[in-house]
Amino acid sequence: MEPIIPVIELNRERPDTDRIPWHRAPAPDGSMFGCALARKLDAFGPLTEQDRSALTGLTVYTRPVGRHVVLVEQDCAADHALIVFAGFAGRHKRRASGRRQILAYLIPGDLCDRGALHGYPLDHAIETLSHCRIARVPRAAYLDLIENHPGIAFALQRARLAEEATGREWIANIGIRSGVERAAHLLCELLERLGSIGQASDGRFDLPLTQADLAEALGLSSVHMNRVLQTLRRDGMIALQGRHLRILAPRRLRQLAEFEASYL
Amino acid sequence: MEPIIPVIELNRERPDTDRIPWHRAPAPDGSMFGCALARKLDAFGPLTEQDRSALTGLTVYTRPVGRHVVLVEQDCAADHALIVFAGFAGRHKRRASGRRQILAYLIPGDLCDRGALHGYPLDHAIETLSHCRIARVPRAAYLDLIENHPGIAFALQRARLAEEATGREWIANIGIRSGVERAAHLLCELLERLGSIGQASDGRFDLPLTQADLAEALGLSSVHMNRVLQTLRRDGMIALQGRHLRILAPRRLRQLAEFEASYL
DNA sequence: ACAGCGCAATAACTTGGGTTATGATCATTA
DNA sequence: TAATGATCATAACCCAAGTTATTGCGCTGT
Repeated sequence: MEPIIPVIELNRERPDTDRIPWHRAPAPDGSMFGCALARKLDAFGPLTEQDRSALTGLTVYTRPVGRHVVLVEQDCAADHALIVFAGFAGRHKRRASGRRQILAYLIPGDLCDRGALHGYPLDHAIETLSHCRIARVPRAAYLDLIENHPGIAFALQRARLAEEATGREWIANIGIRSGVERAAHLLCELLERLGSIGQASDGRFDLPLTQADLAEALGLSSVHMNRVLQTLRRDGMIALQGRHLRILAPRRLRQLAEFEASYL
Repeated sequence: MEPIIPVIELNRERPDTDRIPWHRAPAPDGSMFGCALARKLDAFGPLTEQDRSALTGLTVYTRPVGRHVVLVEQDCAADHALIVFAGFAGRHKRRASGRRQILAYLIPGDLCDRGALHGYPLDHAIETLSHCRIARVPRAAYLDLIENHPGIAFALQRARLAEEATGREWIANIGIRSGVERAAHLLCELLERLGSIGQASDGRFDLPLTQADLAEALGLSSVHMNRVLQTLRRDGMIALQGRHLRILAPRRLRQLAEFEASYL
């Protein structure tokens, strides 16, 4: 049994972060983010120069957030949405026992709570997995954007379909793959996604997640996650030290995972 | 290892069904379907009388389809979408080994390939799991419908969010629940979904699936699926004979699965 | 009436992965 | 500098679930 993290404990951090004001641009690492969201959407449907500047304007308000901070609680609705600006966050569900399942990793450029923009409460919680910078998007600004920028609206549509496809891929991953295969598939996916926002190159990227964070996404125990990573290392597929991952044999890794990038 | 079902074998049935013409309404069991789709959408957002008749008009063309027939192949795009009219179908992905994972059950009123309506190819295959009646919806008719019937457009939005939430629930189900718990959760979900289209009452519904079909949705082997069902029977939670399921202790079943219906 | 088939049931055996526990390393903070 | 807490690594043990195989029932087609 993994240690039980009481929800109360986690929520206690919220007031702290709520006291921190939203920064106006330019944020310290703003250039990188403009890049992340714009690059992501651009890959789905080419954006115009106006589209790009509109995206930059969309994310004026950002805020630094520590690790393991609840961004959105389950069943909570809001008049704004959040976009990951920098760092890793994740959707998750928790059982009464305290055990949790990560449903999706949110990386820079990812929209946290689409439902909020349509006025629906969320069926899961969203929490930062590393130190993050989060952008706040008022519903009005979002609606205005998709109204006046068909190119962005189109790209957002595709992004949503890709998100849905990723969810299906995760079901298959947990359902019919072994531990090593699951891990291999996840790493292939992350390489692809991080690559598309310019945060991976040459098979290398920063992975600010603990083995427990990976285990919770793959439906494994953290002990077995460790075993699985040892196997991938031993077989010369990856090199993972500290928070930096190098994929040494991308072809073999994809083969092992039967990874098909087309869903992204 | 489950027996490998070559894809070729399955596809051989397609030409057969393609020779069968699309029937014009009224289809033999049409009243039931109008009921299924309309009831489903009505639960998400109240429909007007005009909305209802528009829905009936939408599904003029239907076709009976046998069991284990591929409705949509992976990577295939089309100018029309399919809606399940009667029976059970399912989305699935298959590995090279032949093992497959069912990603979602499609019951009457469910849209098979939303992507097709937006012009995107599918990342998985769709196959009937029982004898079905399928409705064909041309893209133009669909677009026209959501254009002129805001109530339906709204309900379809919500239906899509519910589908996404169901996908997330399945990830959690496979990831952090034991075999019995997974089965319990799935049965609770089916009771809820079938109930909302008037095909379950008093904890009873027809379940035209084999134990292997259930196993493939839950990431279990068919042998273990059998064990799990025996356990649920022995504990007096369910009675499953032939293709008819009775949930004898709904409260205990929900408790066991930690089932929360709010995501639907 | 019989053969053939799909499906459920169940036994026997194996294994992947969970659980618990213990050190080692490293960063933080007192 | 020492104490504390995370994280990674590994060993030992165990069980839930996979695998393989056999039986029996109830269809369906001939």
